[in-house]
Amino acid sequence: MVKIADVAKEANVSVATVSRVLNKKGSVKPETCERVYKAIEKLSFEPNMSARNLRRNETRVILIIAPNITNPYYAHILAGIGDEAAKLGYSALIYNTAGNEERERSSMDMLKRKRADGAILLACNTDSLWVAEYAEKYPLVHCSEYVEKLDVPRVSIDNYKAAVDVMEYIIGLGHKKIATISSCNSYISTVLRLQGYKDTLKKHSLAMKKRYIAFADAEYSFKSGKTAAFDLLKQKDRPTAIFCISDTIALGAITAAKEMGLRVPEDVTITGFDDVDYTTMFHPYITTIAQPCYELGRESFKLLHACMSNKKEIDKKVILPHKFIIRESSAPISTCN
Amino acid sequence: MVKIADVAKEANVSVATVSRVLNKKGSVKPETCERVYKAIEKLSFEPNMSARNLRRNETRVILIIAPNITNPYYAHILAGIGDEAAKLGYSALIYNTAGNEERERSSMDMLKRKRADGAILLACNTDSLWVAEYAEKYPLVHCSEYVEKLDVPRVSIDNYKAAVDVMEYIIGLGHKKIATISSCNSYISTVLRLQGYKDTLKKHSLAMKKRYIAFADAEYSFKSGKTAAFDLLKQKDRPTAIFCISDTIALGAITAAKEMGLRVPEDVTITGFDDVDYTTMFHPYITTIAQPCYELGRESFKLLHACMSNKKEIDKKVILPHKFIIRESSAPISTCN
DNA sequence: ATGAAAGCGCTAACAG
DNA sequence: CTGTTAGCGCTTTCAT
Repeated sequence: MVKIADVAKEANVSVATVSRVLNKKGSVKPETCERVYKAIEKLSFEPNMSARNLRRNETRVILIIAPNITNPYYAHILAGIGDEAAKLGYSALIYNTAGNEERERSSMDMLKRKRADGAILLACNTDSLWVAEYAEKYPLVHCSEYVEKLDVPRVSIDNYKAAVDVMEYIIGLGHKKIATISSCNSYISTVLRLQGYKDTLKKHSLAMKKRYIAFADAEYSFKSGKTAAFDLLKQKDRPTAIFCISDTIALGAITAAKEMGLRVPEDVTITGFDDVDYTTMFHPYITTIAQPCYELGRESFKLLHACMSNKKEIDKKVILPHKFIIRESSAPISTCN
Repeated sequence: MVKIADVAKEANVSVATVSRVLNKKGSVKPETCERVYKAIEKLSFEPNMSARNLRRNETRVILIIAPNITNPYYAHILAGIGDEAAKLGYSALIYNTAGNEERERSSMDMLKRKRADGAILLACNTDSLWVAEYAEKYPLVHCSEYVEKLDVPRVSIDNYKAAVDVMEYIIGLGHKKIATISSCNSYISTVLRLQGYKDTLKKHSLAMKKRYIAFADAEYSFKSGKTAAFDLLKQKDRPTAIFCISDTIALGAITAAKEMGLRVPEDVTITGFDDVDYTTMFHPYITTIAQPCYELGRESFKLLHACMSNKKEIDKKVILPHKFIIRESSAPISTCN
């Protein structure tokens, strides 16, 4: 292994000088600088990060705590984080925790061991209060989901507003019997979207019926969406519109409707949420809320970087704009209904 | 920051002893050991990885070089690598390179800087000979795609055999006019699958027609699959079956067929490859080759770990079994065709 | 079974 | 502008 001392010898300077040119800190005479570069080149020297990290007490590595990188929603966020991080010379250590607190904590412990400088948490439940004990010691940011009670920096969309947008649209279409398929997880987004559903109903003096509220599983699986939709639609007084809190659920709902002989959107309007890859792979293309996943990731890293650099005057609650996209799975209520 | 010296003082022993109990190496009297544990607990000591890495000259971190983690195929492999790595106490640094050689190389340079102990390359082109210069110095393994000319350890399925399996099946269904949609990338899997297509045709004395071979874009995009299928199917003497080298392409092809008023599989048989998430989200469910992505990832890590541990007596060319799944998008040729 | 001490490769304070 | 040197926190050899 070639080290700084070797380069120094080759260039006939001291290690301090080599370090200076390496880090472009302090002043070095151009010719000396040149000699050092030549030596580095000649010996193909590469600085040892472990040594540098130990000395500087920083790693230029961040942690990403994700429940499931296989989910395209998270995958896009990861891509955003990764690209932005790379720009500033950071690398990302990704941990797949399946939402398991044990694994989340042990991943976060890499912070204590100085394996990383900060962390981005992708999907904390609303009740993950344990995050606080890390937040007070290390730079942390929540992306997309967060713990409401904690004052941890975060970036997300306005889930409540987005849900209201969809509901106002559906109601504007003339629908009165509007159901929702929520999820049995306890993410803040789930809570907020359900609240948006309820509040908008109320605002328009539409009764909220328990039997119009169904729940898919925690992972928004296609299958559970299908099952939930089936339960909703088999009711005598079936809903004419279903507000689903994810695209996969909406996809499952559309499939259920079709299998029951119902046309989408003629017989039932179905909307999704997130706008992941497959919303336009099949007809009907799904009416949905598009989340700026990639941007969410980028902003998260920027925010984390600000925290790691101890910038004080920054906004710790970043809300990115969502986009409501009307496509084919929604339509005005038909007169036959 | 609490360090080993603090623990040593607290436990009334030397740093060497603390290190011994920390690493369970060398012998320490049970009672001393106990005292040390108590001290560690009391001070909530956590070893500094940078220091350890520097001293041990290893990081327990591996690099994953992926073109696009947003692609579910890669995402599943990543999950497999990550889980297996975690089991052995390794973390994964993931780099998204978009297939850009420059970025691939600069990511790999983390090996030189001792930021990681080895790397898994997910999608090298057949002509990425530059990999050789890293392979001779660092533990490396190719996963799923590889550079044929290089003797780098690798794990993948038998793409040639898989393609032959599909083709034999299609031919067995009575089809004579069989097209393929390949890709314009230069992955070994693409080459092998096309070869399997051609060879099987020949074996059955079926003419290989240039106009029956179409190409989707390098990323197997849905859109390019659709376009390619359209070109294939608009021919007067249109094919009655299309062997697509990816599921997204097959999805695009099915959409194209439908838009042209062709039924799948009644009018045209379409097969996919990989069996990613959305093969069974819509009808017709896609007949495809299932790749054991997650296992591919796990095996890759195991192989890499063997390399990093300098195990000599290991198989450096791991082939995992694929599975041929017959679903709804394929059927015997109809008599009308 | 335990301790003293050397040193991994780098940075940065200090001196010149 | 450049060099000397003291560590960063840990592991490990060599004594005892």
